[in-house]
Amino acid sequence: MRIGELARRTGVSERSLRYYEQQGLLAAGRTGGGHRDYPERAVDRVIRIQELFAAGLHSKTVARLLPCMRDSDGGPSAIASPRLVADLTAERDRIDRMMAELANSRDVLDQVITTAAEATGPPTPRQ
Amino acid sequence: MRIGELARRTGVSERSLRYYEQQGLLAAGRTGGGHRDYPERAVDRVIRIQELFAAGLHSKTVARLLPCMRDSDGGPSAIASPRLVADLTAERDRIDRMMAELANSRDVLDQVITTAAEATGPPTPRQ
DNA sequence: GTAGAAGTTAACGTCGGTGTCAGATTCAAG
DNA sequence: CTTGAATCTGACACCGACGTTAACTTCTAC
Repeated sequence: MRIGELARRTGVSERSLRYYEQQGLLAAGRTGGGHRDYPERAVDRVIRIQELFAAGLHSKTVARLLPCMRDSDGGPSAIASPRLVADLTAERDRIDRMMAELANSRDVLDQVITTAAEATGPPTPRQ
Repeated sequence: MRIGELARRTGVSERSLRYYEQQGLLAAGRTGGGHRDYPERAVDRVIRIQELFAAGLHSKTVARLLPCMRDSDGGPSAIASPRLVADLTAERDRIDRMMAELANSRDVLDQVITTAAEATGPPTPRQ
């Protein structure tokens, strides 16, 4: 499939897809005229890349990580080096801390929302 | 207290503290010579600001939210407007989605780490 | 009063994934 | 062929919290 269709199916811009290729995250074949030609599996891969970016990983880390992820069809395809394992462990811990902070902030927001609802909303406290 | 001590006690740079003031997030008195003078409660406030930033909120949203948060000593001090409640609700939902993505990515990392550990680590699979 | 630590304002730099525009080329359909 | 949609490369812009430097002023302790 070509870049336009991949963009539509993943919800990722064409600009980003080209960037992913430039960063070595996403391989693409080429037609005679030089247009990119993606295999079906590119869809899953792009989605994974987005998830990892959303988790705050840098493109270089993602590039090292991707070959070690179990493909939708088959096995792990590559084993993480000790160096990579160390880096990924640090990332995982960072993500854990971030999740805790997020839970905290979400509770803060909920409390403000609830307080406002009690003051303005349904219960209509009369006094 | 002055800016240096506040920075030390919160782990936030002086640069950031001045930025917070500029964005209307953190009020400070002034000495005769123009140096900032913070009250004790500034410590808690700075920590909250950091948490909200970590959750991906923008300074303008934090500025609107802060007065509606229950202070460490007393009551809510301000009630969120309907507009603000709507915005905060959107933020809360975004945070929820982000947490789900983070959990997903963390599991991916864990799986790669575990796979590498099984291949290289303690169990030492002999063959 | 004086040296050195600490504080002030102002301005510019950073990072990195992505938006966007320009100009040229390729593809698909009539 | 020709035309219009799609794609290509390359370059510049952006966001936004914060780092960093520069040139000056104020505080503090002796």
